[in-house]
Amino acid sequence: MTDQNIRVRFAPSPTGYLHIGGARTALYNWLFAKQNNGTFLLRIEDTDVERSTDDSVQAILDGLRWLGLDWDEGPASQSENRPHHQEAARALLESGRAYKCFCTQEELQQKRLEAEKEKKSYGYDRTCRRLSPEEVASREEQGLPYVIRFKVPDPSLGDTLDSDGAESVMFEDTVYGTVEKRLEDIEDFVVVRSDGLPLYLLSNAVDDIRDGITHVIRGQDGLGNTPRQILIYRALGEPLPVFAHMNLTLDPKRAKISKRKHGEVVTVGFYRERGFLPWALCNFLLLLGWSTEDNREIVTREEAIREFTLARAGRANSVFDYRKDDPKFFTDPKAIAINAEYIRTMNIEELGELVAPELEGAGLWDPAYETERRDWYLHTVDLIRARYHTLKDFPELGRPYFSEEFTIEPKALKKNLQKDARLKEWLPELADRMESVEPFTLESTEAALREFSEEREVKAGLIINAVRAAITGQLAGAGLFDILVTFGPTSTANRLRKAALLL
RNA sequence: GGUCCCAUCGUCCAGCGGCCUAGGAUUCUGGCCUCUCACGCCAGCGACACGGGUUCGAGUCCCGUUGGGACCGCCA
Repeated sequence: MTDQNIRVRFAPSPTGYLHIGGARTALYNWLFAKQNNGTFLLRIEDTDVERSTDDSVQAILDGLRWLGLDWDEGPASQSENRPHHQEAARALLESGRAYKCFCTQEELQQKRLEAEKEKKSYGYDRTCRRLSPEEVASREEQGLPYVIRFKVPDPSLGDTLDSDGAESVMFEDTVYGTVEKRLEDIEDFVVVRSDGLPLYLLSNAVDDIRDGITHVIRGQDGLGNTPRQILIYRALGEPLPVFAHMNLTLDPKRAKISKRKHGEVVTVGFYRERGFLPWALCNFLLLLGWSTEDNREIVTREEAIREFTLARAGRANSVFDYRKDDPKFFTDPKAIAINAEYIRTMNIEELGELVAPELEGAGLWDPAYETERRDWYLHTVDLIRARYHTLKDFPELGRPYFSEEFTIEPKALKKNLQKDARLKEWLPELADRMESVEPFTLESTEAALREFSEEREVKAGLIINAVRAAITGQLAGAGLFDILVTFGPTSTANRLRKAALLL
């Protein structure tokens, strides 16, 4: 199964931040490379000078690194290969597979409008393809600008694609199956602009050839380009790579997603900032158009590498059901569910390492968590993780666990602390009682508290909920005695007394 | 407008002619557990776009309709 020669690439254009669609494309390529022990290369398609930015390149690299989608070669810049693209264009011209076209953009625009008016399809009418060598020479002498167009074989002129006389471009897409495009439906497309800059269709193919790409795995929007690129490969006498197009990810209104239209929520950076685990995001993205054979939802990195198959990729587009301004979900609920699942089930030490920088960022980190308080730290993270959805929940919702500086939530105050006026007296009394509990364990604290509530002739629940509110400031949380043991007698007593002051 | 792709619960997926009175995940609802919330467990709501064929039998194959999407640039 292992093929050392497999080479794939992710070739984003740096015109915006890395968005989840791009990340998914990168992920599929990466998985495929890893699975086959192949090479994953990163190529930045920066030939659109006007729209490409360095910030964007940086954001893409950062995003990929954060996701853990490491590349084996690159990042290379497409613009560096421009001489090769131009060389390829020259070769096409020389072999008669391309020609110079002197039609102006205005003329073409005019023809396009006319065709539109008559509700006819428009394709370049090949005016310049019929120019004699002398006519071409004379126009060049006049210094007229020209573009280079690819000469699409014209069956009506007796041109065929190959010796078989095929009148259409055919290829086998790994996910979409046999794709056929008639030559007559392909216009003589431009490969080099009048200012001498090669266009994407050409550059991309030439780069893939030079990079020795064996499998082109990209979004379905590339499917329409493929026949033309195949024509280029053939004209250049190069073997074809395997093409595999993956379904697109659409927004809830079923439109293509873009940073411009949807904002941060579609960028990878957003998920990093909101406390997603890199692999949890990948796991979510992975399932947007692919499934394991047994339809598992939680797929580890190793499992994904082992089980990934392009053949199981879906053909129908999928919807990224992100939410905005939703009180409960800040993105696709499923993405959050997967993230939460990892948080509550992953190895606690690994989680501890991911939570650490979050606490640090919030000024809640104690260096002792790495040394003598490490057990306490991991125990505490373990105690609270079941109800958290993102890493951000640890410094935010988890603040009372890591700091004496926290606020009592109004709801907790009202519902659990002000419920019974006698709590103002009881809390300090209970504080005294707790300080004398020795040893301070799950069982002993519970016994002490229950005894206390029996003496006061109230239900233990009343006291328990009040104590939780006093100690954590929150309505909901872990089991109370776990909390008590976590905080220890001193902090417990302090917090109880402090809360009583608010009553 | 032309060419092409796609079509199962709200969303993500399973299904590759009989195992489907359509399964899982997520969301939502109810219950159990219980000191609260969450977790966990149980239950419920919820879909084969429509119409024709083919077949003993169709979610699964074919055609059409409808709907959605992509591509059709001197953008990538």
